[in-house]
Amino acid sequence: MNHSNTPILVAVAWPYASGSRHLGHLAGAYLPADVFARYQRLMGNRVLMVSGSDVHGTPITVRADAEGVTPSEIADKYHAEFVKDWERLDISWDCYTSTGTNNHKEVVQELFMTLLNKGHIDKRTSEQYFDQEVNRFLPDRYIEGSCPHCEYLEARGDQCENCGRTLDPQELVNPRSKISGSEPELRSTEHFYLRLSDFEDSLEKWLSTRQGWRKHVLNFSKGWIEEGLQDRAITRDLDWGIEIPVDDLGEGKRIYVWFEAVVGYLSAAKEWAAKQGEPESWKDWWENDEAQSFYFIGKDNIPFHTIIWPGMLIGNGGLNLPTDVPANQYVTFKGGKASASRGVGLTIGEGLDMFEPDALRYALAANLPEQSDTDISIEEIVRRINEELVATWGNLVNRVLSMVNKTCEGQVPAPGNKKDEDNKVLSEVDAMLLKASQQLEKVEIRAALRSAMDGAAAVNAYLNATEPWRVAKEDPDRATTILSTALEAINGVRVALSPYLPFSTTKLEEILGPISSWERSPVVAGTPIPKPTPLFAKIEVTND
RNA sequence: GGCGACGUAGCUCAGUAGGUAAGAGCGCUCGACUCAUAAUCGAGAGGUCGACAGUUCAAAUCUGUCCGUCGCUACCA
Repeated sequence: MNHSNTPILVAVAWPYASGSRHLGHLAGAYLPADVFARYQRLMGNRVLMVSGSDVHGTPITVRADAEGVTPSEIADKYHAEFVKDWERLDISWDCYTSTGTNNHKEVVQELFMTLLNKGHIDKRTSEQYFDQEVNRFLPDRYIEGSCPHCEYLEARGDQCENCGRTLDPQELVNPRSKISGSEPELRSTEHFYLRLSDFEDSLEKWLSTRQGWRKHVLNFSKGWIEEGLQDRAITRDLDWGIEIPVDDLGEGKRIYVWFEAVVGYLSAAKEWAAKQGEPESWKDWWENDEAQSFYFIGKDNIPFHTIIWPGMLIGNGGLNLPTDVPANQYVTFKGGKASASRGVGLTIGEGLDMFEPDALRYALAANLPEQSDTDISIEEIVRRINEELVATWGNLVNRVLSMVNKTCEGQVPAPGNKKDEDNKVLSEVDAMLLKASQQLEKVEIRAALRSAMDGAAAVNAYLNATEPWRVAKEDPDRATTILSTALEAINGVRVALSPYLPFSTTKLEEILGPISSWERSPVVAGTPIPKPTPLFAKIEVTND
């Protein structure tokens, strides 16, 4: 740590534009990534935070068919919704794009050609079910039929939900298309395959040298490799997706999402560089040995980021592999997995309609599923906001600014001579900043927030011990010193909270001055302190 | 079925390499204070660490079995 000016790539999972994203997605990837990126910027590092909407794939085409619109209309609709969500939350992207750009297509095709020319991609023929009514080959999970093992009538082509067994679609008895209901026929089709098995040894070696990765991420990835890596079809019989850059296979085939979406991290970096007018600058994050990359994803995405994408990078050569993949577990909503489509939990938009963005960010950051699944509810969010954010931090700022406004003629007082107790609280705040920094370096976002709040509690305790409101009556100079010290302490605490609370941070910066680095900056005597308004509103709980 | 993670106070969660009497926040009880958004500060109560068995001088932590939850299982991404 403390490497100032290090290029740090903050790569965030690409939200799938087939529906609204919910608070679980926000807590799983976007919020921790944003906190981490903001922290790294304050440490003086060169952060490039990228992501974009994933606009291809079968679920989008199926939804488009169902609604009688085109796939791009669905993708555009949700892409616009995501962009609005990010603005409302102030997620600090350097580049938020989509997989529908020309640039992305070119980068994907270039990578495809490199892997093809190096022999890591080859052609194979397989038998796939084809739905004649909708004129489309069917992904395994869009085929239903009776399970050959338990005779469950609605088994999917990839797995029977009743007995849990993994299936091949050909095993299903009386197969039918989930899209049209008709009986599909087997047709032979030729596709490109990524030879993942080529990378088994190098991936195993690479994973065995990873330090400080989360236990579930590392074990899960090693497990995949121990089972043996299977080559994987890159292309699909689709007309919605990125064109294959060679015509060997004929019409009607596209590169499929799992292969191209992860390439987005690279294409977004190139898009950003081009927009900066320095088209080669993306290399600082991808080819520089000093550069670090952190991939913020949910646990369902682990193999794509610890096996498949690194495999593709190794095959391509010359590009940096992930430094860390701090995948989060899931947020459950009152015990159930959050899912907007099933009506469990809140979408990001609904959460923002209900809570101020900083308050929502606080409540989720305090409950991030970093070690295990985490349970949340509206009551829990309200509790976090009212009993922690408002009571400990919001109230601290308010009480200090109020006292300074009243007893120091509305401006920051001169420091005066400090006593031991004054120096003690300041060193507590400095120690907190160091501790939070160490935690954030390890991507312990939630623990670092706890540290920051402990800092706020220490300042509250200092005020209760020194009682400036009483001292002001007998010894105004001493009261002034106490309040000046409290302001300095707050100046430290707000630094540690700033990655989590961008909106109230800006509000405080207007009074106390800007935050420009990860340290407690001095307060400037004479700065006007107006009568404060609360940083956060308490949520009124209505009992109906 | 296989693989992985998880099961710790009323609630939400920490417990890094087995070892001082098991931790935090919130809630609860008592007390202090009254500058502040009935906010703050201090003290306290509260847990046989999912069950059972084993290894060890010592187990929340290691091993095995079982129960429960979640995820993955390669064509959802």
